[in-house]
Amino acid sequence: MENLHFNYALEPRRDILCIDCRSFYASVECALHGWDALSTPLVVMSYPSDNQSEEGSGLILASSPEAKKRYGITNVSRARDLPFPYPKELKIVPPRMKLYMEMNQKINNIYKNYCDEKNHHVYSVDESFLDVTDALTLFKVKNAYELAQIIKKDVYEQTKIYTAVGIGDNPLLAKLALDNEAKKNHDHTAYWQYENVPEKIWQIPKLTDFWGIGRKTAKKLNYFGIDSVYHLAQSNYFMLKDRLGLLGAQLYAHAWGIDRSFLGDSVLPKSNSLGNSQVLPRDYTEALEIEVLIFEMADQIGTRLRKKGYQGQVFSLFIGFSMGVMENGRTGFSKQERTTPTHSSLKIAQILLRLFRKNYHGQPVRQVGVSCGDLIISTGIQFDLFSDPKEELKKIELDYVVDKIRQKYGFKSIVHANSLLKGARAIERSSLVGGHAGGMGGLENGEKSEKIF
DNA sequence: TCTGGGGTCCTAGGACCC
DNA sequence: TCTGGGGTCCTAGGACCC
Repeated sequence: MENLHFNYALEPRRDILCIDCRSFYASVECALHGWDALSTPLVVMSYPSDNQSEEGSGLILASSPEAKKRYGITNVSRARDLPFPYPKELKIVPPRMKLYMEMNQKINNIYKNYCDEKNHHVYSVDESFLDVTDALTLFKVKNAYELAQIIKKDVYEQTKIYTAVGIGDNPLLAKLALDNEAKKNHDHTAYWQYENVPEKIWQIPKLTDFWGIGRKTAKKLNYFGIDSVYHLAQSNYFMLKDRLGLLGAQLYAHAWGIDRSFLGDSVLPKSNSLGNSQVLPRDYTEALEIEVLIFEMADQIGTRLRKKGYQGQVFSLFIGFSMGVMENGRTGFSKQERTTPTHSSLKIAQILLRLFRKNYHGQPVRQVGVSCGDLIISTGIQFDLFSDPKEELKKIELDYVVDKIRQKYGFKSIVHANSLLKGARAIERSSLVGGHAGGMGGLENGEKSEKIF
């Protein structure tokens, strides 16, 4: 059977760094306490906001290398996985999400000294890509490896955060080098080029260690007789494409280290949806309670949209039933509705409540999610044919007044009467950032803590 | 998985249009 | 309308990542 072959001479060859802040949240905590990030056993643990959940339900968001070594903790494990009673030397601290986000910004500002905007891409709160191809001569270094050491040192000196760096001919190789080798190397750096594909990529032991392959995809591949990255590379492109579509084609290319994207390309899409979801502290069985929640979450989405200057065009509601509850073989439902662009809290609430009432049939509920997509930059208010422009304007004005008061005096200073009802969660959750404690005491979401850094 | 939360991208099927 | 066909948009669900 015919197969697809790549010619590396024709592929892009850049110097891409993928830099990861080691045990990021834990390291930020260590840095701020003046503890050494490598030798201090520490975990960052998030407790559900209601404080009434069972013991051991705390979620470990991050652990320092020493905590991992001593207690065998993996990231995103549970309090119940820790030895009990908790060891005296183990430092357990609550998350302070705002600090981590500020530190992320500070570190990315350091990166920007080594490449321009176009060649810098923030991948997540603790990972960034840099294309430093053009920086090598500027910094008078022989190769990307040397520059990586300079950047690592720079970041450490300014922030006391240790980093790991994957370097590659393209973003994929850099990311794979980071995940599969750099973190284990003594200098926390790894350099993967096309020539190294057989001894690097093909030696990755498990399919699920490969970027883009999770549990389900690994199982599918197993079904085709593929059980390693090496086998993936030796399989047939057309067969994969035939059976797995685009994903199959992409996996085959990735197994050969092929990635034709440039960092500059990735500026376009950036955030085209935005949502919030929560697992509830107990089952909600009354429709009214759930509606209160949806109302609050609609307001949360509206507030976020207005703050960012966006309007959404598709709003969706997800309802997850309690453990074991099903309807038509499903454990919940998600429904969406398209609308004229809006960021009005009330309008969003009306849409989501309509979706809820149309589709909910009395099941006990444990999870609620709302999100909005097809975001556009807000340029004005678009009125639809059926509503009174005056009324629409009033809604928007009210939103902005509420936003302003909250900005000045905090979320709790003005809440919808609804949020005082049974089932409401907005007040408890108002200080959360990314679902976890923001950690700035009285400060509200979005405010800055200038003094800290 | 013993229900964290916020994202992105892809797919299959249906509606609708010309 | 008794098997047309291609294109686009929409929806719900799935999978993956950090």
